[in-house]
Amino acid sequence: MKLMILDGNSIVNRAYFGIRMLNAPDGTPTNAVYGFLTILRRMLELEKPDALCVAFDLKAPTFRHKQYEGYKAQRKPMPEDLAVQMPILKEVLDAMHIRRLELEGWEADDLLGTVSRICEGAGWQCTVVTGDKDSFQLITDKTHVCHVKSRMGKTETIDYSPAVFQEEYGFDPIRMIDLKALMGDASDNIPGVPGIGEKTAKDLLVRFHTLDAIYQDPEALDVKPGVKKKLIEGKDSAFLSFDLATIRTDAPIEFSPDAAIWNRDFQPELYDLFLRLGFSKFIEQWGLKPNEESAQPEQFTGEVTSVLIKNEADASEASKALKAHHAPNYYWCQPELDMVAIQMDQGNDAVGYFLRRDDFSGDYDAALQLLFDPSIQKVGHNIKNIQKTLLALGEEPGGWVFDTALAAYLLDATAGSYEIRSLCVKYCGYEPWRPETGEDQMSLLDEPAADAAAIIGEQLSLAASLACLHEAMKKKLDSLGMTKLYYEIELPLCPVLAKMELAGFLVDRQALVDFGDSLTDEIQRLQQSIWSYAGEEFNIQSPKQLGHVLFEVLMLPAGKKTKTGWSTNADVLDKLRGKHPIIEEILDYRVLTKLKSTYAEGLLKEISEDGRIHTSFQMTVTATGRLSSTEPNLQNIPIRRPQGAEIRKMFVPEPGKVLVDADYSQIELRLLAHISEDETMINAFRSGEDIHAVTASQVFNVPLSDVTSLMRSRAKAVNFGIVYGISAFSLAQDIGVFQNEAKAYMENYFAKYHGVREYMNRIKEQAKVDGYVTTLFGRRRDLPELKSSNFNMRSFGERVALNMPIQGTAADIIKLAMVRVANRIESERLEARLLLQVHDELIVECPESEAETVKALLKEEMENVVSYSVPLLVDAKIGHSWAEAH
DNA sequence: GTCCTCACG
DNA sequence: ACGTACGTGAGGACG
Repeated sequence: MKLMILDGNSIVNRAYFGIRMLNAPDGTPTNAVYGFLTILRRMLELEKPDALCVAFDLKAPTFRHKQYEGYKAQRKPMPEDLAVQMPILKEVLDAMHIRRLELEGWEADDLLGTVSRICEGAGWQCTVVTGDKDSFQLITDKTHVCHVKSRMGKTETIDYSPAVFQEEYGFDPIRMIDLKALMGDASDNIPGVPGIGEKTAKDLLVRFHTLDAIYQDPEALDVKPGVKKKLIEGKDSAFLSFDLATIRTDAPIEFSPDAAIWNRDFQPELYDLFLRLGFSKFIEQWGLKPNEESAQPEQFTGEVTSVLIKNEADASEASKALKAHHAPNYYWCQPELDMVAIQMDQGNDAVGYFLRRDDFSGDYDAALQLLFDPSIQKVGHNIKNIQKTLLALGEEPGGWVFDTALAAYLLDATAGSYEIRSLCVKYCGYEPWRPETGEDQMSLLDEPAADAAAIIGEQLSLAASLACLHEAMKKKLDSLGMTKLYYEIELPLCPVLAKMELAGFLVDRQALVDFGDSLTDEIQRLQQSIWSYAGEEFNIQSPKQLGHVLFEVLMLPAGKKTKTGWSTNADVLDKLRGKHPIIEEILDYRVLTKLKSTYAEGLLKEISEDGRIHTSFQMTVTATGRLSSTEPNLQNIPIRRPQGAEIRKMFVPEPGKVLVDADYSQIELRLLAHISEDETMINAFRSGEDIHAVTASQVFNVPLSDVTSLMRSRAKAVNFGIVYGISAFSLAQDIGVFQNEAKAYMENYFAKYHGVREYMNRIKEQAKVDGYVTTLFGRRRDLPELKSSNFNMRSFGERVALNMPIQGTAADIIKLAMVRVANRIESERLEARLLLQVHDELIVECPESEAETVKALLKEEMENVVSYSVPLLVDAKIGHSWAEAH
C-alpha cells in the first residue's frame, strides 16, 4: 500500500510561478490552482497511490523556534494573486474528498515528516511530493521524495530513493539537515555558517559525513585555513541552523493512512466548481458529470423534434423548411466524418435535422447543396472549411452569418484551442450532452456498431450549443468593440481563404525533383569532409553529437548552452567562423539539408494530383491576428539566400498566365510612425526618404549623405528591434557590437524619435491598467503577464504590449485588403485569383492579358485600405515565377 | 512528445 | 539580479 502526500504550499508556489497567468471567467486568478491540479494529476498517474493527502502551513510565517522569530519574520509575504487562490484550492481539494492536513503553529514540512513516519510504522510506502529540497531528509527505503519542477506549463519530476539521493549528493539523505546547517537557506532564513556556501558544505559532508564529526575537533580538520576559521566562528550558528533545518516527525495529529484512502469519490459540486473556475479541461479529464440537482438555466429545455434525412425527398423538405426560417440555423458539420447536424429554433422548441452519408440513399453532395443553400442563414464552427467543401462541389457559399470558432478567437486570441465543448462550458456554463459510453468516449464515432440514436443525439446537441454560443458571443464581441472587425474583416475573409486554399499554387514538379537531386552530391561531399575534420563519423544533424565533436574533440570554445547541452545554432557557429574550417562546412551542410528535406522533399510530398500545392490557412492560431499556413507552410518558403531562393523559381503560373506579387513596404514601421505620432518619423515617410538611412543619420549623427551601408544596416536592426520591444543586450547580439554601443544607439534613437519613446511608455502604462492591448481595428490581446510577479514574464508582457498593436494592425490591414481585392476581382469579372498571403504580401495568378490591370488593382486596394498620417506604399511586380514577381 | 534548429514576415 | 526581440510551422534527433 502506498500513500502520497503533497507539500501543498510548495507545490502551489511552483505552480503559481511556473504557469502563465490564467483567470476564471469572473476574473479570479486561477493559475496556481490550475497548476496544482495538473501536477496532482501527473503524480497520480505516475505513483498510483492508494491513499492521498495534502499538507499546508496553517499560517505563514510560523515559527519552529520562538527565539528565532526575527529571521522568519523576514519571509516575503505571499503575492496577492496567489493568496486569493489558497482558499479556492482548499475548496477544490475538499470537493475532491482529498484529506487536507494543517495544524496551528506547524509547517507543512513537519506534517510531511510526521505522516511519512506514521506510514512507515503502519507498513506503508510513502511518496512525498514537493518542490523544495528541504524534505529530502525524509528519504528512506519506504519513503521517497518526488521533487517537482514546473516551468512554462511543463512539469518535470524526479523520484528520489536513498540510492538516487546518494548518487547525486554523495552522502545520506538524513545529512540534508547537516548540509543546511552549514550552507544555510536564504529563502527559509536559515543562517548556516557565514561564508560557507553550497559547494564547500557539500564537500565537507562528502568527506566528513556529519556536522557532529566536523565539529568534534574542527582544529584537526584537513581543510583550507579560511574554511576552518569560518567553521569555528560559525559553530553556534551551525547548530542553531541544524535545529531550524530539522523537520519534526512528531506533530500532534490524528492520522492513519487507512483513513486517507482515496477512490475518486468526488462531491457532485466539483463539476460546478470547475465550471466556475473555467477548468473545462479538468471536467473532461476527470470525467465529471453535471450535478443533477444543479440548475442549468441556459441549456435548452424545449421539445426537440429529430428528423433523420435519409433520402433526397427528406433533404428537399428540410431545405424548404430551413429556407422559410428567417432566424439563423445552427450547423454543426464534420466534413471528414460526412456528417451534418442542424438545429432550427422555433420559439421554445426546436427541430433537429441529421444527415449522414452512411445512411443516406441518393446523391449526398446534392443534399448538401440543398441544405446549405445561400438563402439559408447559417451559424457554424470553422466555416471556412465548410465553405471549402461547398466550393469544391461548385456551390458559391453564402448565408453564413456567424462562426463561433472565429468569434472565440477574437474574444481570446491566446486561448490556444477552440473546441466546441470547452467553448460551451466557458461561454454558456454547461457542457453539451454526450451519450454514456462507459470507459472511452472517443471511440464512439469509430464504432460501426455504436448506437445511432446516441450519435444523432450528440451531434444535435452540439448544433444546439451553437445557438447559445452565438447569442453569448455576439454580445461579448459587441461589448469589447469588435463587431466591425468581426463582420467586416474576419467573416468575409473566410470564403476568400477557402478559395485560395482550393486554388493552390502550381509547382514545377520536375524542377523540384532535379533541385533535390542536385543537393545530394554536395551534401555527401560536405559530410565526408566534416567527418574527416572530426576524425570520426557522426550524425551532423544531432546537436548533441555535433557539440561533442566541436567542443570536446576539436576543443573549440563553447559559447551559449541550452538546457540539454551546448548550443550549436547558427549564431554560435558564426562566431566560430575562421577558428576551424569545419565550421563553414557545417553551416553549408545545415543550409543544404534544410533545403533538401523541408523544401525539396517536403514540398514534393504536398503536390496534389492537379500539380498544385494547396496550403491551409489557420485563422485562429496567432496571438496578434496574423494568419498562419500549414500542410505545407507556404509562408516560410526561402528567399534570403540565393540557394534558397531557387525554390521560389519553382512556384509558377499556369501556361498563359502570370503571377502578380504585391507587398507592403515597411508597413510595421509606418504603423509605428502613425500610432506613435512621432513627427520626425512621419516626416521621413511622407517625404519618401529611405527610413533606415534616415534612422542611421539620426542615430549616428551624420548628414543623410554620409550614411554608410554599415550604418544603415545597423540602423535597420535598431528599427526592427524597436518594433519588437528591444533590449540593448539583444541589439548588441544581433548586430555584433558591445552592449554599451548598442545602448548608445538606442539612446540616440529615442532622443531623435521622442514620440516613439513616449508611445512605448504610454502603451505599457495603458496595458497595465487595462490588462490588454488592441490594434487600431479593435483586435485585442489579453496580457495577464503584465501582472506577473515573475520578472521575465512581466518583461515579456511589456514587449508584447509594444509589438502587438503594430503587428496586429498590419494583419488587420492586409486582411481587409484581401477582402477588397477579392471583391474587386469578382465585380470586374477578372479571371485572376488570389493564391497566397505572406503577412505583408499577396500573390495573384491571372491571364497575361489581365496582368497590368491586376497589378494596378492590387496596388490601389492595398494602399487605400486606410488613410493614416503616413502613406502605405505597395510594390507590385509581374513575373513568370514567384521569384521573378517578388 | 519534447527539444533544437531554421525557414519566413 | 534576473536573461535577453515579435509572430509563426516543420523536420530530425532522442528518450
